Amino acid sequence: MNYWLMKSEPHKFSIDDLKTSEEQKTHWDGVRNYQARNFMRDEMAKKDKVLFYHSSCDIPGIAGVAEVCSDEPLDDFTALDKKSNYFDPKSSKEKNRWQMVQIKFKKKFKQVVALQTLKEFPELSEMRLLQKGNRLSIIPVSKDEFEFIVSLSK
DNA sequence: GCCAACGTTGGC
DNA sequence: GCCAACGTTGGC
Repeated sequence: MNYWLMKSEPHKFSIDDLKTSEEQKTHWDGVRNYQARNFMRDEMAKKDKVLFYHSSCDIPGIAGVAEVCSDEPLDDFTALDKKSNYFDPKSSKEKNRWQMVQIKFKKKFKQVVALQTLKEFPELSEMRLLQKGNRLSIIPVSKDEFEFIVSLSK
């Protein structure tokens, strides 16, 4: 079992949007970074836990928990859609460069655990999220970090 | 809106 | 394979 953090801009797709989605599930489409894609394609597995992170908003931080619910990596169909912002001319139906997973809502924190709060705890000082220059939209998290952050939300 | 820290592209 | 130019991310 692995643990992850996935970033989303809440004005585009928030934890509430996930909660109210059909079956409380969503495809994580639109990732166009190879490292992030490799995590989804090669390392994420069903039942992995996900911290749902809100970025580029008033209070950036962790808004809740989700879980990987797809059995296999899925081709990202938005790469083939000419009308999509995520269209990739180098991808085709036969050979799509981009894969994604599906995630399912687990819970919404009563209060967002703010980025600012995360920075206060020495327990989390090694978190990749908090390292300088980090821009990845999908980031591995350790079990200890995951559980510590969930405990902060209570 | 600024800007640091990347990642990507493409000419050479 | 190098690297300059450009685009993007995301906190502030």
